[in-house]
Amino acid sequence: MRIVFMGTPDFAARSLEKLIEEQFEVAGVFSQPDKPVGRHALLQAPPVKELALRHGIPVFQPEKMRDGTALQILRELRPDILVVVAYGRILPDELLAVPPMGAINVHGSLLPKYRGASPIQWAVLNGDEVSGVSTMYLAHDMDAGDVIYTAETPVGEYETSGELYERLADLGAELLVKTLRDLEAGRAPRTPQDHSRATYVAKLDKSMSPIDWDRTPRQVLKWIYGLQPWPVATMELGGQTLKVFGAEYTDTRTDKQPGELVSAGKEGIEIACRGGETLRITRVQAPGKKAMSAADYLRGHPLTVD
RNA sequence: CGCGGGGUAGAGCAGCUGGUAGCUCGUCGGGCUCAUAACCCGGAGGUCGUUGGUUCAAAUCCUUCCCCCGCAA
Repeated sequence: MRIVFMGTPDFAARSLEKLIEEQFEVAGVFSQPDKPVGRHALLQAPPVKELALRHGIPVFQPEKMRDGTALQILRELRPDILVVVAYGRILPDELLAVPPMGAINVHGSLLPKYRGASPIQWAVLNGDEVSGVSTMYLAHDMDAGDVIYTAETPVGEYETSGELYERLADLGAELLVKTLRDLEAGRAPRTPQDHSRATYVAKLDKSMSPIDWDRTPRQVLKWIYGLQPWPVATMELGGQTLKVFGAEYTDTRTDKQPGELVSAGKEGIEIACRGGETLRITRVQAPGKKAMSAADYLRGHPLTVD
C-alpha cells in the first residue's frame, strides 16, 4: 500500500514516525513551506519535513495547492491512499480523488465535536473530562467526512493543552496505524457523522488571554491551562501584565468582587472569582522574565492586600 | 543584521544623574513560645554575565561576545 503523507507540525510528525516504524511504504511527503521562525526570523523546516528527510523520503512543499503543481506531483507518486494529518491546507477535491483508496485524516477530537483548527485546546478550555482522536475520510467540507475509528482519553484536571496535544498525537498515530491496517484488510468501518451535532472551533488568539474572573474557579483554571503553551492567560497585577501558568483550587470564601486580590503569600496569589469563590495563582511570568512560582514573584514584587 | 526587555548573594528584586552594593525570602547560630510557615537578636554568603576602553574612581558611561525572555512570523 503506497502512502503519500501530508502534514506539518509535531502532531503530524508523530503519525509519520509511527508509519515509518511500522514499515508502511511512504512514497512521498507533503509539508508546508519552510517559514521564518524564532527571534532572528531564521528559516525553519517543519517537523514533518525534517523527519521525512532523515528517512530519505522525498519531500514536497508546494506554495499553492490549486495551480496544478501539487496535483501533478501527487499523480506521479501514484499513491494508493493519502494520509493527511494537520497539514494546514485545504485540499482541492481533485487531489482527494487521486488515490484509489481515498484520503484519510487524523483529527484531534471526537467528531463531530470540535471540527476546525484547534479542537484539542477547546476540549481543555471547555473543561471536557474526555477528549480523543478520530480517523476519518476527507470530504469536501472541513472535518465532515465519514468517521472510521475514534479513541478516547480522559483529560487531566490540571492538564495543559500542550500536554494533551502530546498525548493525542501519540494516540492519533496508533489509531492511524490501526485504521490503515483495517483499511488494507477491507474491514474498516465507515460511519457518517451526525452533522446536527457538529460544533466548530476557531484558532486561538491573543485576545483570549486576559482572564475573565467573573466565572467559576474551574472555568478560570481551565482557561489558564487550556491557553498553554499558547497564547497563555494573563492577569493585571501591581501595574503589570503577568502571564499565568499555574493555578489551584481553594476552599476560601470572600465577599470581594471577581478579579480582586484576596491574599498574597508563599502559597500563591488568591483572586476572587464569581460567587465569592477564589482561585489561587501559583505560577506567573513577568514581562522580560522567566516563569516563576508566585512565591518567588512576590519576593521581588511585594503586594499589599486591601 | 526584524522590534524590544533582561542578566547584581541560594531565590526574587532595588541600586545604574559614577566613589568598592542593599531589600525581601531562604540558610546558619542564639532567644522567645505549649507550639508555629509567627516574632526578636546575630552571622555566613556577591570577582555586580563576558571582553576591552574612558576615569583618580564603574554594578553604574562607551565597546565585544555569550545567555535568558517577550513581540512579530
